[in-house]
Amino acid sequence: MAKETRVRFAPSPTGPLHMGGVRTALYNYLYAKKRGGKFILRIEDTDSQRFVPGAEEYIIEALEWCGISPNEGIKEGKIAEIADKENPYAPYRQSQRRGIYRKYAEELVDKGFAYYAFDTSSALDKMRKDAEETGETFTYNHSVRESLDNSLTISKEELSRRLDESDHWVIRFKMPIDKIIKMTDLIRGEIEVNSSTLDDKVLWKAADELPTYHLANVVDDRLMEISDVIRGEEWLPSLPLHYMLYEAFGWSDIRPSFAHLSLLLKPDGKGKLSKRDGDRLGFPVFPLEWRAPGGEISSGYREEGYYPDAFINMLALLGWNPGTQQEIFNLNELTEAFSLERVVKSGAKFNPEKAKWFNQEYLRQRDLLSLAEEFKPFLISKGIDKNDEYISSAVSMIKERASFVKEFWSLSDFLFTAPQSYDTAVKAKFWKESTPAILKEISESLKVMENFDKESIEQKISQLIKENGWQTGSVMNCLRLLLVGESKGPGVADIMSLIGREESISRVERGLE
RNA sequence: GGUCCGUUCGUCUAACGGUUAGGACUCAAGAUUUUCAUUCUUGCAAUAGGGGUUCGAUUCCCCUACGGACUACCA
Repeated sequence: MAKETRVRFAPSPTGPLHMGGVRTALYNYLYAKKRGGKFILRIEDTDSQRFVPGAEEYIIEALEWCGISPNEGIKEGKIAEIADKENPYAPYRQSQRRGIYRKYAEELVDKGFAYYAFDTSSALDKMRKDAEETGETFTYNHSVRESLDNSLTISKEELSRRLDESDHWVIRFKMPIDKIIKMTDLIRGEIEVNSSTLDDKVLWKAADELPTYHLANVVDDRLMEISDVIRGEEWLPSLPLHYMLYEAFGWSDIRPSFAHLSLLLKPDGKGKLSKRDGDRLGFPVFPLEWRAPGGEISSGYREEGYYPDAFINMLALLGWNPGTQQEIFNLNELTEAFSLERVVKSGAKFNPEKAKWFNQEYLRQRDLLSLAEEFKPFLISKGIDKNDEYISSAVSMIKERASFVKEFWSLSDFLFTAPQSYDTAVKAKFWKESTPAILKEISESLKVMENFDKESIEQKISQLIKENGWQTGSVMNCLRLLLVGESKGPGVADIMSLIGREESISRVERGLE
């Protein structure tokens, strides 16, 4: 029987989740759902220095807004801390699992795959600096480990004495020499690395009694029975180390599969998309607005007016494609269509224009009543009180023109309030000496019309134009000018029928003055 | 510097050795429209370079160039 698919998203709570992280979470989610498996959230907070308050809550809220909440790791909106049926591997926060890692690190020492090291960080820094000055690079590996301050160079007695007397020591992995490590990546295929090029990574720190990423990650993936690891490309260089760790623990045959996702790149210039790019280039890089403890605010897709479905759809297509021409997918359709085989190997430059286009597509799919409901808060803030039917009609006239609901007001203000000023360019182009008399006549005719619906108005005006031999362009544009104030908007008859006879006539008469 | 990954229109991408190299976004032009927008039609625009392998390479191999990631007691 095939093993259950269990994937995890394992962010570090060092700040808000950015859109690259959301994409990684999304691919994990889709992969798990497609295979009827579990999508797990684990918080990797083994760096006690970089913890940012609020980041964890932000991550949970962001995933929820996107509609890709994990089905394991969360209890009542918070990280699960106590094991139960839904969350059998709790706690899901690594700082609360600290007790379990030390014995794994020591197991590796016992088996000869790791060793204790006492070098101080200042001593290591100095060696790095010295090497740099001579144009070399200092690497803590097989070439130097025998000459540094660690358990490979001291006696057993001295070792236990020093272990007891201070906590300024770490456990390092003893990377083997000249071993060809053969790895498989689900997206990139076979990869080979010679172990001699790798260094002796720290696995566990006595100072804070915490593991580093590598140890915690491998141990927890094993303990939580993760079947597939889907993570960012920045982890590809440490894949050989992780392979060696699985081997050292004797877990090679139950090692998860790995897939490394290419990075999201800046729209302009070079390099990966970073937190700064958003506000520099005028688009959000975060799903939700983020208020840093320091007070700095970064914009979010939610607050900018994006629909979560549109955001997710856009993100899914950034580095993956279905192999068909289809571009619009809801979450279920994405789940159905997704496969790691169709994930693109190269990095994707993010394109804000296309993101807007996605939102426009989703906005168009929405029904009038929902859009009217979304528009209401904007109207209320302008002090406007209209019923749902009226707002829906207004929305029906302008929804094709907008990418966001927040654009509705500037697109439809004249449907709610009379113009305050008139565009002089339009006036210069169409306004003639005869215009006031003509508009007066139209206005008088409107007063005595039986029905004031769109068709009747259209008929009446074109009839007048025909009978009197007026110029259509001039008349219609001037009429529009008095109703709207400028050269924009839906058909003149549409506007008049919505705002009503009285308001239409009053705008024309007021404009004539 | 070293290790690893990558490279098709400006951008996102399709083409699992044989296509006039396709689609989408953007941009431009035209048509429709009383305006703006929508819509429709059309257009601009790409296989990084050089060697192989092959009857035939975007596709397979090698080199070069370029880009990226990593190179912490951070993740």
